[in-house]
Amino acid sequence: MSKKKLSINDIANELQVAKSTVSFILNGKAKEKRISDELTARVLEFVKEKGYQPNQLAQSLSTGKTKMICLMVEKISDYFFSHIAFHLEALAYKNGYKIIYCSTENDAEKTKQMITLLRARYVDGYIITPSVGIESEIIAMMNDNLPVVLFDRYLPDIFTDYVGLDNFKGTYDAVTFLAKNDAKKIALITLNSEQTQMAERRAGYLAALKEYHYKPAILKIPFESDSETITGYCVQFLKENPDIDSVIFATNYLALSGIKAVNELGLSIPDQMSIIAFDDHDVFNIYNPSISAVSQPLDEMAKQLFKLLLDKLENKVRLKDLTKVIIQPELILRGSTRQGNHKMEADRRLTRR
Amino acid sequence: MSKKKLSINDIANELQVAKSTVSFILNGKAKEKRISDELTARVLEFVKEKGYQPNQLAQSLSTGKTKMICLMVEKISDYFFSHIAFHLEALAYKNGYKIIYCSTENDAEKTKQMITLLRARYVDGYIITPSVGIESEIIAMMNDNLPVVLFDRYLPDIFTDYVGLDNFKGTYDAVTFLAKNDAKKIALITLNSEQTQMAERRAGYLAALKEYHYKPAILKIPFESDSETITGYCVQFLKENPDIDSVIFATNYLALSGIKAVNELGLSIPDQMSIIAFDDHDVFNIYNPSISAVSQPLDEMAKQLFKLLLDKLENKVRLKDLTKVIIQPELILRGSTRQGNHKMEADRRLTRR
DNA sequence: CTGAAAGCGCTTACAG
DNA sequence: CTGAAAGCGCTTACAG
Repeated sequence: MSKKKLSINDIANELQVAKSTVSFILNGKAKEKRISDELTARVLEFVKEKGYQPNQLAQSLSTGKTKMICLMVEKISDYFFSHIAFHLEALAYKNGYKIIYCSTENDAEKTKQMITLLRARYVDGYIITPSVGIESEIIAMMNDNLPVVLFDRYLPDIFTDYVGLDNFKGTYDAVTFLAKNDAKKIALITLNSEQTQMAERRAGYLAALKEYHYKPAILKIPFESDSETITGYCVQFLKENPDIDSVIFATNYLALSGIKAVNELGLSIPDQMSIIAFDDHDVFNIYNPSISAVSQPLDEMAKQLFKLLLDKLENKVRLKDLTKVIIQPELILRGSTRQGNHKMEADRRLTRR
Repeated sequence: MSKKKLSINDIANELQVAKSTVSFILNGKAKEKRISDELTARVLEFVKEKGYQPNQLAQSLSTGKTKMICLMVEKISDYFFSHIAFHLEALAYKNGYKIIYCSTENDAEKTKQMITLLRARYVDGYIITPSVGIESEIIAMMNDNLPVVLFDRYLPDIFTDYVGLDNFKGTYDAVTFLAKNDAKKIALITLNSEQTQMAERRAGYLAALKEYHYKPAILKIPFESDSETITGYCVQFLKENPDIDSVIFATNYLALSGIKAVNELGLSIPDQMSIIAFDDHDVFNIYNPSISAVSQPLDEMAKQLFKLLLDKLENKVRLKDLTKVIIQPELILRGSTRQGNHKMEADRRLTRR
């Protein structure tokens, strides 16, 4: 029934040539090895006719390269990560790579185990949103000459390749925009997390407030709260601080739950409360009113991420040369923010590069 | 710097035993091969101490099993698929499998190419949301004794393993609920797609309408329309059919864009317009009012999907024995539907099994 | 109980 | 230009 797959040996036998010759031809080394054009053509035609596909396992075992990449994110089902996954996939396939994904769920132990498993598979390179506590594993990988690129957040104690957003600028611009448009009391609702991207967002918020001599109002919501709990915290916080007229949410899911709180309190957006969310989301466009957001350019991010990794994989860049790529956020203004005397345009973009 | 990885040969040499012995011990065949407990312990301890991990590539080449699964979906960034991916991942890792994902984008040619690439990697099994036109590739895989499970939609012309929702029942129940709660004119807004899941949703809608002697009102929106276009179509459709008092949207993204249309027309939900979306979404809970939905139990679906595949991979079920698993939808009632004289409870669930 | 050997399907010096 | 051979790191009959 299932006929045995063709191997390079079979081809060599059928064509009465050495299998090394076949191998050279298949790998485009015919010229280099000065194999006759006639023979090259004959082999290639035969291969094409039979639909022969070299066994990648054997190839990998002998070359040490698997042409596989591991994408290790916090959670593959998150909007941000699943979109990064989609963009990365296109780039990977175009370059002959496949992607294995896994979700760390911010669990250092789980992450370590996964790294061990993936290393046993000789994956060629890693793209990782690191959780705190895996520093030594990352160092070990780098010592073993494995290309590793961190993204979204980094590990402050070690120096690595990295691609991430200019988070500071994101909140800084958001605050500045709000303040210029008559906001008097701007709050930040964020997560109780010490990850670098969150720290940067907080720092940008504080720095911009300082310039306007505004006082900060920060709510830190416990990690992994569910939507209802978040809404509850927000309601309480906004009640206790009735002078707040603008809120920046540090993630898109916080914003979604937070808006519910604003609605429950009967505050109208944007008249009584301006809203800016960090990290854009499809639904923000559809919401009523639509939600302004600090957007992470997902495709650009994926592109830089893959380029950094590919340069290492193809030895275009030395493994020891480490690069940090900082992507500029985009403030996308929609209906949830007041805009002084400017006439509002749908989806007006302020880009600062 | 990077010390060479330990191989089974090194272990055999260091311990002065044959490598076959080491291999048997590592694979738990010590008893079976009647290897002394003392030696077994000595080898296991050494291995543990050195942190030896067998090279999976070599293992795969020799056993023919890679312990890798391919997850081929329409688009990995879609809410439904990225959540299925997350649930599948947990199951896969628990059973020693890794997952390679790819997005077909409903392009039969692209899908075929991907299948060829994955087959060259000797992936053990496939979970696929098929696009029309890949029938012969699926048949070829089955003929070559590769486990393949289709999901979400199937290919009517071929018989395969399959896991999917009872889509018919989903819309049937939705219509029935609406009709029982005073809806007089129930519309279906769906995609212009002949995929089986869409056809079933339409059929369930039509069948239930018939029982109430209601006339259908169906809007088919071109595939791949963007959010604004969808909203435009909906506005026009609702204007032309002012007697519509309830809408069932055939996907969650149609619902999100469609609700915008309802808002633009100034119709209040649920008083003037009841809404039920097919396929639940996080934001439905947060929307104001919250959106009722026909929910696909994502974890259950992933569980069945993986079980079906694993049974084949572990030869618990013969490859030729094909199974269809139909998952029951859940009608989750929220704020977007009127509920006659019943008192409304938050997130009240009607489950029918 | 244990070891020598063939085999999985490739790649790549090496020798002619 | 081409071929015989070793090697990648495992598994698994086979023989003792």
